[in-house]
Amino acid sequence: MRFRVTPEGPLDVPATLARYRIWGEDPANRVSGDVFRRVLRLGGRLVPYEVHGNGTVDQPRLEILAPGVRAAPVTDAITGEVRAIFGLDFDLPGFYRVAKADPALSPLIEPLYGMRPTLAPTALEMLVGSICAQQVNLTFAFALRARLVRRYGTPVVIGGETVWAFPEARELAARRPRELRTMQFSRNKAVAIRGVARALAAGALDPSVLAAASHAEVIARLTALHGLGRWTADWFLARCLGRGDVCPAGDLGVRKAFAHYYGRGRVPGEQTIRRRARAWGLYQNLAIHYLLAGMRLGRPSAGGGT
DNA sequence: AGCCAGGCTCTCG
DNA sequence: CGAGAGCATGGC
Repeated sequence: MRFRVTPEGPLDVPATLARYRIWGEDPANRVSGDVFRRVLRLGGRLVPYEVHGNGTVDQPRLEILAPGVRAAPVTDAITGEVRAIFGLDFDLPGFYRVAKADPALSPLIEPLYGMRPTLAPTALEMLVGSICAQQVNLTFAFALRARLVRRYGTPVVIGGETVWAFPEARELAARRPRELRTMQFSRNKAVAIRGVARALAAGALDPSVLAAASHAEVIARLTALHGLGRWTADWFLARCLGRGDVCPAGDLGVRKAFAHYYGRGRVPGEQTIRRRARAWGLYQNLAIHYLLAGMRLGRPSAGGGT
């Protein structure tokens, strides 16, 4: 089956997908050229698909190829993932109007035009990724995550490439922390991953409940789990639920970005960052992503552009 | 060797 | 409550 998703507003596909390879490879979210490949889990079924970015940044089209798929529920589910992964629900034009008035954001609009934050399609994938990234450099975090995906996920071939379906909660819940330790996970990470997987598998943590909950409630429910703190919850709100008015002010990258763009080199406190971010209202999430991408613009392995 | 890396928990004041 | 020490892992 072949179908199409048409984004509203601009979309720069390579810039948007850059985060899947800046710090290493993601076996569950494969990018080669302007083709994106992934496997959807749907009721125990594995549905591989590929997304081709066509058209221009201003007139973008996403062509989706899903071999053997016919039923509408399946294509709907794929569309849902694609909308999340390509950040199609973000209001870019609205953000740019606000960004124009901001001294730091305004010069970033042109070089990053069409870049959208990618949202993690599932809570498990987001939280496991965050736990991997706690207090370690992102290259190492990616290596950890990739190792886990290859070991506990399910490989599927599509378009001549192998993509791994992200591991199921049940599978991760059954692993002994010791096993993850041999893959260079710290004990804390191993235990936290198992805890999240158990909570999701048992239904104690329900993604549909989180999706409907207030920010404060999401933060409360996530931080109630051992090994998940405010940082993890903030990024969950931003990069899984796609909430606009969220700022992970404790994040090291965010703090460095604020130091660079607004602090004249000095790192502002968390409260200062939150105060300033609040002025962006519903566009805080986008603003943060643009600042982070802006920090990478000058650098060699820069994401953002091409 | 020692410090850094997109934190978290626990403990005191 | 809030700041701060302690913790855990690998890379350079």
